[in-house]
Amino acid sequence: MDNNTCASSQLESEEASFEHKSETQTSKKRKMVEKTVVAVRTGENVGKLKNEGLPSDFWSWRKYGQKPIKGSPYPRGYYKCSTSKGCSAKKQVERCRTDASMLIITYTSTHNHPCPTAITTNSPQQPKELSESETTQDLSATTKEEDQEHIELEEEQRDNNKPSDEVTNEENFHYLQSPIRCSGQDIIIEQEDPFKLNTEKSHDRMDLLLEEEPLCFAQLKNLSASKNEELDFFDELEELPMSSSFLHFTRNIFSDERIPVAPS
DNA sequence: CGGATTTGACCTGCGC
DNA sequence: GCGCAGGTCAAATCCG
Repeated sequence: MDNNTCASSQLESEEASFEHKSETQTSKKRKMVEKTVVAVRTGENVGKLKNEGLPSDFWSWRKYGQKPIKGSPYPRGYYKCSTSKGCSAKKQVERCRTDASMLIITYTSTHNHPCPTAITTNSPQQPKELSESETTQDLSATTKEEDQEHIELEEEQRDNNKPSDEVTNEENFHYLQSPIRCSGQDIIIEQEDPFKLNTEKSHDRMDLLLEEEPLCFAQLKNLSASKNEELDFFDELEELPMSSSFLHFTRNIFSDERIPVAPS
């Protein structure tokens, strides 16, 4: 659980976790595996991040595949944790079909090794161990450009239309501090979420997101009008997943946004 | 030269 | 049982 500790203490970055068959059509796909879905809103200048020179994550990921997803104009990238050889942690990164500025990161499996940051606390680039105040400052300074990042769990809760047999209720939502916290059958909640109080609010947000029709091609077109855009997108996929900005948005956004975790 | 990324092929699961 | 779509593998290629 070192990883968890690591993840929870320093990370908090990808807080959102919420197991569930994402995507409307996902239900038909593979069995449910422990998954943690994180929605990240990326600033328009996300590309700048690359120049930040910041680590994209506390973990290092190696891309091992990419596939176009039906119903989505954007492909999904598949990453494996390369921090440790035996680590089976994986993540999938794709752009939200309803909001091109949002990235949906799905974490699968857990890291079986300590968080690298714990070892490299000396690195100025990795503020994870910093105290909150320090972290905040650092982050604000570092991620100022893309401070627009937001967590928007938009996932499938669109079923607000659906009856209560699926999810819908706060009772079924759990907020995780780290996306890496899920375990196969039951989601392990490391800590109770302080945002729980905002649940209703969250629903509001969800509603908003859900209201958006799955296919806002008008927007998508604008965003992906050119191939350059696509290229940018891929770049983002590699960089965005979680930079310190993640921490930043986590802290800032968390106050009103949280990722619900629904037991599968 | 070594490691990471890209990309097509193959495998597997699920719905019909 | 078949077809479709997601997920993974591995060879080729690129980059530092």
